[in-house]
Amino acid sequence: MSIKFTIEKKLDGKLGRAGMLETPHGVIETPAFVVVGTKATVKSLSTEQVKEAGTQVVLANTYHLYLQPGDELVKKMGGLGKMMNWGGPTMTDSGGFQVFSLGAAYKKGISKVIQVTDPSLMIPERFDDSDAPRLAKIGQDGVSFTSHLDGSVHYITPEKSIQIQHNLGADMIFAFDECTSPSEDLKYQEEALERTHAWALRSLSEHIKLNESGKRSLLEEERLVPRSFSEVGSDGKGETLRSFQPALFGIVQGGRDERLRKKSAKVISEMEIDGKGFDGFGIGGSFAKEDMSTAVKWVNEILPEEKPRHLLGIGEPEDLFMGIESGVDLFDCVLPTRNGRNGTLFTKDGKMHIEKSEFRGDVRPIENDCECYTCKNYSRGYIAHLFHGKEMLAGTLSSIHNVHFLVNLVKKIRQSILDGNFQEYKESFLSRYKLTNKDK
RNA sequence: GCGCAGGUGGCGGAGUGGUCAAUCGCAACUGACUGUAAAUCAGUCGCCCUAUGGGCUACGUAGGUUCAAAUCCUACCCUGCGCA
Repeated sequence: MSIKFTIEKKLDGKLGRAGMLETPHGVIETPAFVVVGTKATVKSLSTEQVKEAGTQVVLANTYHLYLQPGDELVKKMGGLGKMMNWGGPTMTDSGGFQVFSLGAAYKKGISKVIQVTDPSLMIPERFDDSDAPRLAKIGQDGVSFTSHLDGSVHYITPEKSIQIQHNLGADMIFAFDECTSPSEDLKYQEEALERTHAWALRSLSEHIKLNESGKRSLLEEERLVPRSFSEVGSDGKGETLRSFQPALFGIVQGGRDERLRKKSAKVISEMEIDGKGFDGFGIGGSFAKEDMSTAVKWVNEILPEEKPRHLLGIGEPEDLFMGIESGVDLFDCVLPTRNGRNGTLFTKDGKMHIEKSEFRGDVRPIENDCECYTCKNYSRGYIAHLFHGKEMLAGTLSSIHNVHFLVNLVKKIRQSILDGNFQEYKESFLSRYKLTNKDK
C-alpha cells in the first residue's frame, strides 16, 4: 500500500483519534488541516509561505488542472508536487465537487453547508430547474462540463478522473463522486447515491488497473531532480519513489439522511475488487450545519477504524472540533485563503473584519500572541490599509495568518488528544471564540 | 474687461418643467464566504419619525414665472478655457 496509517491515541468513549499518516512524501500527523491549492497554487501564497505557515499537506483539483495547464503537461513537469515546488504530501480532489459547484449550485449562491432554516430546504418536492444554466450536466456514465475558461465541452467519467489524477501524481486521490446540493429531496439524494456508488466502483477499478500497469515514467523524472524538502530524501528516496503509487480514497455521500449515510458508509467501506479496497475515505456532500455532527458520527461508526477519514471541504473552527471528536483525520477547506483574500481574519476571539474602520491606524498585530509571519511583522492598520488600497499583499498577509491559524488549531487539538485534555481545550477555545464572536 | 462653457449628494458625473431625495461609477459603511468560475458577492449610503408609510431640508446665492422648478427667467457670486 502506498500510505500507512497508525493510530497513536484515541479519545475515551469517542471516535476521535490522533495518528500518523505515512505517505511517499512524508508523514502527516493527524488530525491535520489540508490546505487547498486548487490550481496547484495556494492562492496568493508562495509554496514557501505555505510551508512556513505549518502546512503538512496540500490538495489540488483534478478538473481545474485538467483544463489548465492539462494533466499531461503537469506530468511532464514532474507532477503536481514537483511542479509547484512542494516536496511534502499532496492530494487531489476528483472533480466531484465541481459536479455540484458548476451544476446545481451554479449561479445560485448555494453553499455546501446550510442552516436547517434555509428556505431552500423548505421546498417539499424537487422543483424542476433543468432549464437553469449550468456548466455541469450529470449523466449516468459521467458528467459533461462546459469549461468556464473557454466554453469547450469535456466529458468526465470516473475512469477519466482517475486517469487525470494518476497523471497529476498526488499521493492521495479521490474517487469521482457527485456532491449533491443540500436542497435536493430524498428521492434525488438516493438516485445520486446509487450513481456515486457505481462511480466509486469504476474509480477503484481504473485505479487498480493503472497501479498495476503503472509504468510511472513520472517517477523516473522525479528521481533525477531532488525535492526541495529534506525530509523526503531522508529514508531511501529512490526506493520510496520507485514504489510510489497513489492511494485512493472512496467518498461517502447520502446528504442529510441517516439511512442513506449509513448505507453509503457500509457500501464504500466494503467495496473491493479482487481483495483490494479503498485506502481511505472521504466524507462528502451537503450538510445542514446543525446536523453535520450526527452525519459524521453515523458514517465514522461504520468506516473501518484503521483507515484515514477525510471530511471534505469543512473548516470552521467549531466544525474542526466536532469532526475530530467524531473520528475525522483530515480536513480541507478554502476558508482560510478565501476569507483571507476577502478581509476576514480568524482569531481566538472570533472572526475579524480587518477593513472595518476601527482597525485603521491600529498598530497592533492581528493577534499579539500569534507566531505567524504576518503577526510577527505587520500591523492591523497596515493590513487594513492594504485592503483599502486593493493591494495584492493584503490577501497574501491575511492568507498566511488564516492558514497558520487553522493548521495550528488542528495541531493544538491533536496535541490535546495526546495530552488527554481534548474536552477542556475544546471548551475553553470555543467559549472564547464564540462568545466574543457573538458580541461583535 | 470681453467671449464661451459650467456650478447637482464625500468625489466624479447623469438628469434639463411633474413618475426626483435625484440613474450610474468611485469612496465609505455593514455583512456573507466551508472538497475555489471568488483579490469575490450582497446590502446600506440627506435628516427625522409611532417606518413595506409619513414629514422636513436639498441640486452655487437671492429673487421671479408656474398648480408644479435641479430643470424656465433675472441679478449676483464662483470655476475653467479662449481673447485682450
